[in-house]
Amino acid sequence: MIKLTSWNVNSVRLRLPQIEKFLQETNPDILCLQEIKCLAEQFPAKAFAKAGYPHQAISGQKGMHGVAIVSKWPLSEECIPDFCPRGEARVQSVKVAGFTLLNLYIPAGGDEPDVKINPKFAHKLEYLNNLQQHFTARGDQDNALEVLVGDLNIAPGEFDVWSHKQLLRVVSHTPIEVDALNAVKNSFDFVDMARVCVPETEPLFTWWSYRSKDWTKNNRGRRLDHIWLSPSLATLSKNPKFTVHNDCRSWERPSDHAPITLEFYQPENG
DNA sequence: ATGGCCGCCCTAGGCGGA
Repeated sequence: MIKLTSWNVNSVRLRLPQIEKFLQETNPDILCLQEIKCLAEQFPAKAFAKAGYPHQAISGQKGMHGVAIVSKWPLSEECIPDFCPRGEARVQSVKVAGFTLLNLYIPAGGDEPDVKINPKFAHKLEYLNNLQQHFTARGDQDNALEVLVGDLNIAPGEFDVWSHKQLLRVVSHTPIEVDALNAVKNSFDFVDMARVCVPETEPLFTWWSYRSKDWTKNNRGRRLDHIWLSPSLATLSKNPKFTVHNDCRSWERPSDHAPITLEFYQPENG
């Protein structure tokens, strides 16, 4: 089994102490980060190496967005198309431990779920469409050992938000986004591992707004972060285990996202 | 919905997040 974590940390430099604590407690093999909010040269590479994660791939930009993968096992960076029409640092791909790993930070999409008046929403849908085109064009999902993770900024299911009814017109849960995300998922027959491990009707969230004084009080969360396996890898993973580390949301100076971890079949040792 | 927050940036209000 391999242990893989995905976490939107909302600034890797500011959040480093919390990330180090998490790594000590949870000890994943691979950690995928989103919103590192720094250039590659500003990434705290030495701290991660010291924590046991010397193998690193970083796609950064100044002050915003940015993704990184740190690993106990050697990794090699893969070329991946830039799905972002604005050229922002939102995707990276590596080969590690016998599979291909795609780490994504999909655009949030602004406030109004209307492409005619909100360019950010149009950007989000364009990004999703580019992703779907990519997987449709590949068409080799039968044998691919592939993992897709990240902050996808969409809560697809009725029980992936605190109130389906109240969020139907709120960006992250609108039918147009959910359809676009499902099209990406179906284009490669990806398997949503959270819902393999946790029943569809059980509320499951990974993000809680900073604006609420006490996130535990009403538990008004959304499941925006995801770990998907290609069908072959999902079939090989007999007893997968999925965890939302929501205790991290209560730590001092938390990210608004909780880390999520999947333990699953490992094709080969690093 | 998030009302009342957070983190970034050529340090201060504007932008982006979701």
